Amino acid sequence: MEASLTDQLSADVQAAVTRAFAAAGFTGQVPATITLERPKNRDHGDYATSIALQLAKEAGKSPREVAEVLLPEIAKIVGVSAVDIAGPGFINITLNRATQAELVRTILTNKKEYGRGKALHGVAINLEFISANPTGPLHLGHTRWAAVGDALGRVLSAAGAAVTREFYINDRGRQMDLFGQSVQAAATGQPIPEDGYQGNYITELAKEVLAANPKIATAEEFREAAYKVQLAQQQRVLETFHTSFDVWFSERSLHESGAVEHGLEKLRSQGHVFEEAGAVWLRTTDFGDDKDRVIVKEDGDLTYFASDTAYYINKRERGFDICIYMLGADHHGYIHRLKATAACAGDNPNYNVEIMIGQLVKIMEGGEELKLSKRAGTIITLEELVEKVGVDAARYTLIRYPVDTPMVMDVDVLRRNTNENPVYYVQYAHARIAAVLRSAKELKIGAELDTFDPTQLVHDRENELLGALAEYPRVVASAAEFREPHRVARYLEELAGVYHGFYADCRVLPLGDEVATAVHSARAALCAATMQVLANGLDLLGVSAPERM
RNA sequence: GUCCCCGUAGCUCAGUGGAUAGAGCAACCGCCUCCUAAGCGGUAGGUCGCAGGUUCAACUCCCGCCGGGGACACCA
Repeated sequence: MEASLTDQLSADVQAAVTRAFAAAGFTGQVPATITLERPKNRDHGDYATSIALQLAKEAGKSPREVAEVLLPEIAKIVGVSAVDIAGPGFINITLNRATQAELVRTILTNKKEYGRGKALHGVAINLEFISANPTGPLHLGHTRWAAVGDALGRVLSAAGAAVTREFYINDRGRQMDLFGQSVQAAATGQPIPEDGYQGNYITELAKEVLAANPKIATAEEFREAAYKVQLAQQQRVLETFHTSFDVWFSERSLHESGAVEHGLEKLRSQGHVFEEAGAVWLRTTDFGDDKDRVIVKEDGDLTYFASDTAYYINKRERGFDICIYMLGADHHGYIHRLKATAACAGDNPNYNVEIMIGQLVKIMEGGEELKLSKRAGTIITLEELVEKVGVDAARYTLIRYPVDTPMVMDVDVLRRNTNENPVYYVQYAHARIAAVLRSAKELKIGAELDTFDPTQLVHDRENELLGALAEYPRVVASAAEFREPHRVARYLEELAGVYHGFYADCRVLPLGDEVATAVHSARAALCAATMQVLANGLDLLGVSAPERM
């Protein structure tokens, strides 16, 4: 994609500032890139920069003096219509309106590509999320990761990364045996073991397993049969939630393939493995962990940590530059451990490993918080949430908050199809534009580039809308950079709001007997561009963009 | 005890070191004879938990408190 208007302007301003600064003989270094802000207040121009304030100290001048020197050069930039100095020394830049309106051309030409960038081009990212035990249905916490992880995968791809989405199946260890015993007990009418799995789904699983294998007998057989059923159920539910994975990675396969021994060898070769009290340890304290970790227990069994280290090394050997782990709040102790593991393996823990910790989701219904407990069987599953509010509302609501804040979902609100739920606000804007463009087509009013005249777009609302559309590529880039897909959702809400304002003040289609003119076509094209950006953004969230509502 | 996250409007929450801290809901007042009112406009609502520090500039970065949530294993 061609450089966005903002990027181009930023580069032009940088060149202008460098020229003016050198010509004035000031001391100091002009930064290689100058960030332009979008002022919240429209009176402050289309773009603003604080470069004069930054350069003032070293130059030994007041910020306003510096700004005075820079101003004439910035004013020469093609497309700039006015430059002002404001406040302590901000430089406010106003663009020629037709120049900004050219953005419509960019969007309608690039279509789905508009907003995609190359910031992460050539970076191979392994994005691991959910990674639930195959011992039960996916619950609310998993659902948050399903939505956010999937959206993050899309956002990272949009920034040019080669993303592999991966689900780690914890199909080994004691919890699997307990699971098998629990299902067996339910099938044979015995009491569920003390630490076993309780919910109603165990009874259902038992029935299903028995129906398919009437001769089933041992706990191992129950475990394996129930595992298959439960995993398939998780996969099916995630499919309905529009969350996809490239790799379903079994913990068992790590052990069967010799990856665990291989990982241990690798760590040993790096010199951070030692033996003590009959166990094999990894000296993670060399790299900031608060205690060393056992890999092989005294009795010769491998710890869960052994799998973790082997899995990490396996990921790196599969060619991933960055391994992102999306974990629940109860796993925050993993941060130091995993970072230290990477360091022990000779990697850069600040680049090769990223750990995102998601806080809890609370759920309200009927004005009360639903207390979730596996024991009591009152877990809310992904499936139930979707039944209650639908895929779009569930996904959107979970995505629009940063994951490091605990969030509360009010089922009653999400069930009402009103604009209390922001997803409808955004989708409505899309559907509304679709309706306008349908009418435009009937009236034979062009909404395409061949009938588009950028000089027609001079209304403040049009300008505001163009400004919002211009922001989209930067929003996608920052969402990818900071691993925060919620930025896309927040942006879409803002864009929808700006569009609704435009719609209220700027008539797109001719009124009554009015003759269609170039203004109508230009506005229709602006609508089409807005619709494209809304659709692109919703696609990044995995939320549908309806043509009718 | 150690570590992680959070304290922003009545509620739920946004807020790349920048100008007068925002949105939705809730409250109040307006706007449909013509493109989707699932919309738009307005009023009201704040010691950004407290106290220091860095900076031309701090809700934002650093330190210390206070308050809330969560986690510590040769469990998984």
